[in-house]
Amino acid sequence: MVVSEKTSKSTRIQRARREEILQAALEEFSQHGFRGASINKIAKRAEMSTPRLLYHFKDKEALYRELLKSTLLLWLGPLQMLSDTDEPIEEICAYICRKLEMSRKFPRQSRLFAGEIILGVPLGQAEVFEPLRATFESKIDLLQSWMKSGRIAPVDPHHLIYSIWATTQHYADFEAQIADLSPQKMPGLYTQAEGFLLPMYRKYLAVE
Amino acid sequence: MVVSEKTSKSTRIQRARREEILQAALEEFSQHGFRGASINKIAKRAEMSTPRLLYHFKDKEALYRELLKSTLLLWLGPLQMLSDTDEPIEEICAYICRKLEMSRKFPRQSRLFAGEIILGVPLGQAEVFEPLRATFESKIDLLQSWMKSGRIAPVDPHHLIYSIWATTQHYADFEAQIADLSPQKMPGLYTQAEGFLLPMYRKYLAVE
DNA sequence: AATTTTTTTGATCACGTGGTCAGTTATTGT
DNA sequence: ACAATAACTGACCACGTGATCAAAAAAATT
Repeated sequence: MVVSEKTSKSTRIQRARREEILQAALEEFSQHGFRGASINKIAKRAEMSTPRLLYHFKDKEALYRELLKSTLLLWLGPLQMLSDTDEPIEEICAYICRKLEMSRKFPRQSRLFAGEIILGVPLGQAEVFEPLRATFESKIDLLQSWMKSGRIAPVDPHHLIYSIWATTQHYADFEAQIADLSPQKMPGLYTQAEGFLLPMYRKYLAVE
Repeated sequence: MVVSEKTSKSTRIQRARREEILQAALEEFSQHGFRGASINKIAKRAEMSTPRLLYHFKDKEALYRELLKSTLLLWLGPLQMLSDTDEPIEEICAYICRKLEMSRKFPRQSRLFAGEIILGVPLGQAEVFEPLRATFESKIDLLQSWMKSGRIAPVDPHHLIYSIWATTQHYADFEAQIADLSPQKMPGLYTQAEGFLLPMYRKYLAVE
């Protein structure tokens, strides 16, 4: 089984340049989407010529794919940390906090991810998203076990996760709208969001 | 005050062609975003030549702008219907249902709107969104009056609306992801979503 | 029926796009 | 020091983009 072909062969120069490129690519792709972004502008942002960029990534899609892969891993982190405990409600609240933290710290990654799902670039039926599916299903099981043992209220676990994703990512993805409508400036907003969301889920999931 | 310049002059041919074009444009823009969409493909989809399309809309941005304008109106409808009543919780639940219905019936419009906010096409500091702001603020006031009179629990009204937007739109905007992760097929999903969301908000907003 | 106005066409434009390639320079291992 | 390989450059290409325009066709008005 070939795991990653020739990772060992990657030079430090390769690693350095690829990092610079990915940085610039994140900026462009998250602002304009896959089709709207141009490798020329990405190259310019990374302070190099287009052929030089294409020396390190064989084409636009390969670049996007890799960026998306690492973004998915980042995105998935908080969910993977969700594990069995004797205080499941607090565990879920901690997950919500991690997701909010994610939106606050990495809004561009969040938007890249959102853009990909909304616009749906055809990536050969995206095996990129496979890890998500596996993790998701295992956490669904975990939630169901908590419900069966009566430690959290019995609600649909799928929609529970969807709603957490929706409410937390919303602050990064729709930042433009929220910034326009909120009296509060952006940083303090996340504290407010926490103050709103945690009690909501606590009440909903409380056993009694 | 010039309301709409020369609406009276619009021929039935103009109205018909513009409608065909807007239909095709919705498809393309919602799938590829503003920059990713091409007027050539929109024209092809509407079964006409590009110059013919450009005869009815002076340029790409004008077409997008108009599409976005009508979409915003559609999007805003459910919120505008929210009005004072002696059963505020049920009024809010009805609003949630309307938003879910919106996602189910007009997913492309929802995605167009989401894409616009996430990617943020520079539309001359978008006066397009002005009506949203006004409606939003008046509904915030309404919610606050309900809270002050103790008819719903005192929670942050801004975040309450954000969370409703987030959870309801999520089903349209992230349809690809949800369809991939859900055992249930799409139509039934909205019934489930309602079954999950309404109790959550009912519990959270209950006065006692 | 004649004329004016609206609508449509086909040819064409400059430009930015993603991408290639032969050749040059820098880096590396021996 | 030298050969081999990695890293980069500049010129270039075919193509799709948004958009224009003169002229033709169709419709509406008289």
